[in-house]
Amino acid sequence: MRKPCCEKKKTNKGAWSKQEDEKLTEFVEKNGEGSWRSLPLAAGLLRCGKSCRLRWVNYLRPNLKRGNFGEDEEDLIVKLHALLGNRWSLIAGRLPGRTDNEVKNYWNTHLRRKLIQMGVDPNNHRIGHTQNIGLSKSSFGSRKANHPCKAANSQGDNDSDDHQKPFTDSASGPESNTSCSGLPDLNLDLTIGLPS
DNA sequence: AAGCGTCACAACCGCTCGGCG
DNA sequence: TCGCCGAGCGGTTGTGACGCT
Repeated sequence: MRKPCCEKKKTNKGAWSKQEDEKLTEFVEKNGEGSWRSLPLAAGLLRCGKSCRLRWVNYLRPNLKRGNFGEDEEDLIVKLHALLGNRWSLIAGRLPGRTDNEVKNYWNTHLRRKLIQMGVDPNNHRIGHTQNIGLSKSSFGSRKANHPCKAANSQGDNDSDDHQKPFTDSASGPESNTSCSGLPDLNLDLTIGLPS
């Protein structure tokens, strides 16, 4: 069994208080990010290091854009998800001011449903039925993406084959002249940048 | 007004990866 | 080369807010 990350020591759980936020912010601004494991002790926080990191990254970090996602952001998330699958950190890396947790939540609560409503399978971005999908929003119609880059992902967690046909199949289809993504209109520079 | 169901989001959990001795 | 440890990631859960009956 794996040992818990915060064994023994009693740590707070649940929502962060204002004081905790202040302590964490002050400490990180002073000492920089990193050494999350030892940070709680140094900052005088009764929190697990993981929890501190998450709180900072997702909520306290400066330059975070909070609030609703714009249409362009939604569009980009859908495209990137078609390309990258559930690699939220990579997707978030392309959205300045957004965090992986935020993108993940937004996907699960809004975009997934939206795609389903449009008749697009959110898992593989393929049109499920011959249904008129009113893709009013610019280029939501990224068909047959099939998460090609997931092939590189050795974890292969959700290849529950039913909904994920082999990539080779779709690649040999009529759209096989597009990029590996099946997203002809995409010109995304996917070099991985440092998180902002 | 109360009860119930659903939604949205913050936070947690457990796994994997990569660096280091 | 191997094992340990910390950091990071993605899936899942908890809970408060909101809407409907």
